[in-house]
Amino acid sequence: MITVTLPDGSQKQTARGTTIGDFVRDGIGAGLAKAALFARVNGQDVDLARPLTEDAKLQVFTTKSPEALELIRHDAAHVVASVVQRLFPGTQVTIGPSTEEGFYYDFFREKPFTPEDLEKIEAEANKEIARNLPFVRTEISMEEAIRLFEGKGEKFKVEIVKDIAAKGAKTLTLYSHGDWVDFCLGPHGPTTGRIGVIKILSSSGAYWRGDHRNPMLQRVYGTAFFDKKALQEYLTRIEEAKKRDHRKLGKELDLFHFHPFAPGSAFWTPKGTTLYQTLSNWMRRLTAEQGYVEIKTPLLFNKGLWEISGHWGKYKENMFLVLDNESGEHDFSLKPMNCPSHHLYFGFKRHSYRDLPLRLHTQDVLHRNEAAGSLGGLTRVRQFAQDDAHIYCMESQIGDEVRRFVQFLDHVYNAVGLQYSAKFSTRPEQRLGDDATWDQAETALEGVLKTLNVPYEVKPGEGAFYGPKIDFDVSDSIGRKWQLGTIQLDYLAAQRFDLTYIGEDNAEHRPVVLHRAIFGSFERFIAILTEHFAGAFPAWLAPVQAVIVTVADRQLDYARQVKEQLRAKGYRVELDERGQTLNAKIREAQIHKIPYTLVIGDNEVQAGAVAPRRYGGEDLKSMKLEDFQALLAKEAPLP
RNA sequence: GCCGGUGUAGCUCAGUCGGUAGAGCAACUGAUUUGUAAUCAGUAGGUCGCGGGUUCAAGUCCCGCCGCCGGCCCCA
Repeated sequence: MITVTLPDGSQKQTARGTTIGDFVRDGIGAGLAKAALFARVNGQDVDLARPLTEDAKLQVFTTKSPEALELIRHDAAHVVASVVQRLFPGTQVTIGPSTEEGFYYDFFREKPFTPEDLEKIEAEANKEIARNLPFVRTEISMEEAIRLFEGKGEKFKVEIVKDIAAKGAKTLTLYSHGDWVDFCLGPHGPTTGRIGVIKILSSSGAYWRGDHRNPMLQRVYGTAFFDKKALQEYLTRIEEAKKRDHRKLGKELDLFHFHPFAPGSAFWTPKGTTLYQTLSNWMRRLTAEQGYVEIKTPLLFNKGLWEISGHWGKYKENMFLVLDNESGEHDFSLKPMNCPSHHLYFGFKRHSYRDLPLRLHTQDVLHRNEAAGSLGGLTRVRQFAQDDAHIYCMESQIGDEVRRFVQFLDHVYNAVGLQYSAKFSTRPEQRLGDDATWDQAETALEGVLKTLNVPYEVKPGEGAFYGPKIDFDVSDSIGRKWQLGTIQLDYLAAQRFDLTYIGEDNAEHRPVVLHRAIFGSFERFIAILTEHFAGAFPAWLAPVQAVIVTVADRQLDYARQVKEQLRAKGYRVELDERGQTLNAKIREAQIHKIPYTLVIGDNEVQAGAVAPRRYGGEDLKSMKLEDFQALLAKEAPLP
C-alpha cells in the first residue's frame, strides 16, 4: 500500500499501481473523477491513466481550473493536427503548443490553407471530439522514435527527435488518439470528448523555428473551450475588443490618418495633435521635475556617427539613407535612435563627477525602415518620437538611477491606469564586458525590482550585448503585448564614443549609460491609451474637453460667450451651432466621447449657468458657469 | 522582406452569371427652434487602389505593383 496526500492535507491509502483515475473515483468521489482532466503528482503533471507507484502528494485538476483549459487546448492542437493530416495527405506536422488564448499548430505543405480549408478542419476536429477517442500514452526508445517518424516521412519530427536525443534523452513519450500519433511530454486529458469545442480562428505563414532562412510553415490558430457558451463569450469579448481598436477609434474620433505615400507615418489631425502635444508637455514637465534636461539634436547624420555607434554595421537595413549630392553617395541617414547624438553631446565638454548623473531628455522625430509587412496602425510605424533619455552616471549611481526610473514609470502608468508587466533580460551568450561587471549590473536591476515589489519575469540571455535591461509591456485591446517602457544598461557606449568624466581622484573614468523611455514612443503610447480608455479620454487629455449645445438658436449668443470665456481660461471647448435638435447634438457629443456636454437653454441664459452632462449620461444639473470652471480646474490640469 | 486575406462615395457597406455603380450615415441647401443619444425634405458626391491583359463589353476574370488587415521575422 502507498499513502496519497491530498491538497487539504488528508491522507488515504491505496494499492501500489492503482491508476490516478481509479484512485480518484474510488477514494475521493465519482463526481470529482468525472470532472477530472489531469493530476499533479509530487509536483509533476500527469495523465489520469498513470499508476501511482509511490507515496504521493496528489492534486486533481478539473474543468474549473485555468490549467485545465490550457490542457484541452493542447489536446485540441493534437486533434487538429490529426484531422489536417487526414484531410490533406502529404502534410507534415511540426509543433503545436497552447497559447494564452488558445493554441496553434504549424504544418509543412506546399499549398497554404484557404478559409474553406479552415472551415473543413474545424468541422472535422469537432467530429473527432464527438468520437470521444482516448488519449493513449506510450514510451519508446529514441531509435524507435526516429524510425517511426522517418517511416511516416515526418522530416521535421525526425529533426526534433534527433535534437532531443542529442540532449541525452533515452526515451520518447508518444500520445495517440485513434490511429494518429505524436510525441509530446503530456499530459493530456482522458479523451478527445473532454475538449468540449474547437474553434479555428485563422491561419498564417510562420518560419520553421522562427528563422526566416528556414522553410515557411502554415500555422493554424485556434482555441478550445469546455462548452459552446464559453466559446461564444470569448468570441463576443473579441468583437467588443475590436471596437476599442485604436485604428477604428482613430477614424471615428478623427485623431490621425495614413496615406499610401507615407506608409508607417501618421498625419495627426488637430485632435490627435492635441493628444500628442498634451502627452509631450506632460512628459516634459515630469522629466524636468525628475532632474532631466531637455535637448534637441540633428535628425540627419553622416555615416561617420553610425560607424562609431555600430549602427552602420548592425542596423543599416533599418535606416533611411540619404543621398549627399556632393559625394554622390548615400552617406547620410535619418536618425533611428537618439543615443549616438546624445553621446556626441556628452562629449562636447569635459565632465566632472559632480555633473553626474547627467540626464538628457529628447523627443525628436526618429525614422526606422521597418519591414513593410510588419507595419500596423500606430503601434508599429516608421516615423515616431520617443520620450527618450540617456542617463550618464557612475557605476555607484546605477542602483539609485534605476530605482528612480522604475518609480517614475510606475507613477506615469498609474496616472493613466495602465497595467504593465516587467521583463528582466539577463546577459546573452554574445556579450561585451567581464562577468564581474555583468554581475553588478544584473544585481542592480533585479535588486530594484525586488525592493520595489514589482512583479517580473526573467528572460535569461535576452539582454542586449552591451548590458541587461528591463522592459515594460502593456496589452492592446486584442490582447497583443507591446513594449512601451524600457531601461537598458550600456557599458559599451562610453567606450565607443570615448566618453569620460573626471572623478574625485582627478583621474578619467568611463560613465555608464542608461537608455530609458516610459511612453516608449508617443505613437504607440497613444494607440495603447486610446484602446485603454476606449476613446473616452480623461478631461486633461481629451482633445475637446467640453462641447456646448443650445436648446434653441436664441441661446447662441450666450453660448458663444461661454465658449470664449472657457477658451480664455485655456480649456478646449467647442460650440455646436448646427440647427439640429438638442438630442441630435447631444448624441453627436456622446459619440465623440467628449467628457462634458454643456446644455444651454433659456434657464441657463437667465442664471448665467450651464447644465453639464458627463460622457456616459450623468446629468450634473444646471450650475453657475464659475462652478463648472472650478470643476474643470480640478480635472483638466496635467496629472 | 515572407505566408494568407483584403481594397467600391468622407465613414460603414451592397453590387447576382462579365452588360458602363447603389444604400445608410456624414456634407451642403431649405423648412423646423425643440431640455439630455438620430426632425423632415431636397441637392451634391465615385478614373470601383494603380498599371497592364483577356473580351464586343471588366467593379466583376487574369498578371504585376501599392496600401491596409492577421501572422512570421524584428522592435518603441
